[in-house]
Amino acid sequence: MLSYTEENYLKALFKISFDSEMNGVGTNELATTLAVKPATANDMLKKLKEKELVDYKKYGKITLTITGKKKAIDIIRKHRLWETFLYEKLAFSWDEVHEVAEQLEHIQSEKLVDKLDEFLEFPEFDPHGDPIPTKKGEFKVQFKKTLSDVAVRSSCKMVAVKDNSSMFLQYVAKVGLGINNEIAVLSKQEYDSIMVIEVNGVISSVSQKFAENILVVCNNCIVGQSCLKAKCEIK
Amino acid sequence: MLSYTEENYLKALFKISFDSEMNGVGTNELATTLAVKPATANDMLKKLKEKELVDYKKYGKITLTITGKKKAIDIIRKHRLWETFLYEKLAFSWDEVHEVAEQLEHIQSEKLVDKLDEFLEFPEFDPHGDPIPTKKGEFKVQFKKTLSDVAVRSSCKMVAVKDNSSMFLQYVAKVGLGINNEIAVLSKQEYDSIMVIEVNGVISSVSQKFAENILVVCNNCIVGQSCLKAKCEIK
DNA sequence: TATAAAAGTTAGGTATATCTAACAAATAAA
DNA sequence: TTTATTTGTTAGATATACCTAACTTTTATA
Repeated sequence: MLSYTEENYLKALFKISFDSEMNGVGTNELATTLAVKPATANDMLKKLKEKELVDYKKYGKITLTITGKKKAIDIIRKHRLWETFLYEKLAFSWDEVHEVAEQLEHIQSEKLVDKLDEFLEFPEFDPHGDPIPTKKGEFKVQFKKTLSDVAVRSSCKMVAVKDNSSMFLQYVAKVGLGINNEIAVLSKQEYDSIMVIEVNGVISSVSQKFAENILVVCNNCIVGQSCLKAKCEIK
Repeated sequence: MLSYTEENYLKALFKISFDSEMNGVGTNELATTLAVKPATANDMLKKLKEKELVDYKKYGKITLTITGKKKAIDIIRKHRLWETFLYEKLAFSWDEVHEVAEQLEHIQSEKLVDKLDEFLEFPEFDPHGDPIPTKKGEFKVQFKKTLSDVAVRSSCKMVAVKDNSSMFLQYVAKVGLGINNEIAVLSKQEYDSIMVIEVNGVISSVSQKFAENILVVCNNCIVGQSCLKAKCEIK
């Protein structure tokens, strides 16, 4: 049985090693992520090594073992399922779900997770557009990019905004754009990068600045147990 | 902010002082309830006294302060709402809900509790027939008794069983009885205490042994903030 | 009422997860 | 390539929540 704290370390390690381009994770980076001092993270690493959840030697880089990865994915699964529950069933707003899910993800009950998954009809993505691992630990990977990076004559789905100012959010609403909306990029002006997009049948022109603040996903690729077996191929 | 452990102490104190007939709660009793040693409970009591959540002097009886009672009721509210959620929405069985709710009750988010309450359509009783306090801390009190104690020509509602053996449970099902069913006691044989009861229009005869293993509730009385102000009148 | 039993307290110790301060190793820069 | 900076480690300290063992107070009983 893992403690609340140990779970958070595993989750943090998984996320950092997923994000940071494969250079391996260091003590300082881990400590910063968890808002603790490097000395604290170092202590915990020894413990996690003892439990065979991380591979790590003095002054070396930290990687999760297969067991460690499985545990981490399980926590992330719970986190994202709870976020979905809060958003879909309890009408929490998109930016409120994370904080509460941080607590709920530590509830220990396999049955609870599976029943929740079923209750939500096996969602594939959480309200932030992040993939929800299945019971087996498989999940789709979507690379978030900004709308400005989307190729002309391709489409994508909005999953988040970078700018949270009400001025921007009102503008977004005015264009008829919302979370999970499909966006088709019809054309792009080379001179000033103004884009013509279509959302729900409505065609609008948006500036580069606007497009840089809309986060979208385009392609899916399934990542399975392969991700657990060794280094994840998708990196 | 209270710790997980402090919350459990407050909850335990509230429950014991509610159950034990007003003689006041002692260190040993509290320790037993929480499965810790008296010395541990004693340490915690000092801390809770410091935080003005309990009234207590050396070798004296322990009572909750108004603040302490409010906190305790709030935790019980959360516990019972989660039990209801697990039972009603996630199809947990009646005897599985408690363990998971023990964890869920410590999630800190006022919004979550209120939204959950709303989602469940403001239930008054949990799956065990125990009353769910409202946001204000008010709740109905129902005294559980066994079916064998119910007066002839009165009715009651089944809330639990004492015997969990499958033999008994199958018998209960055969009589057409289930949680929350209304039971009308039509008559009772003085000689062997056999009861004639009606459930959902079906009339059956049940033995004393059977009736002693069915828990029911009969009367409601509303307990409000009065319970917080001083000693609870209903005792 | 004296004494035995039960109930409650204190002192000192452990494990977890955190910290600061001092030090060591690895890496980057001059 | 030497030095400075960053990164990582160790040692010793703190707070929480628990323990055991010894002691004290209260209560029940002979």
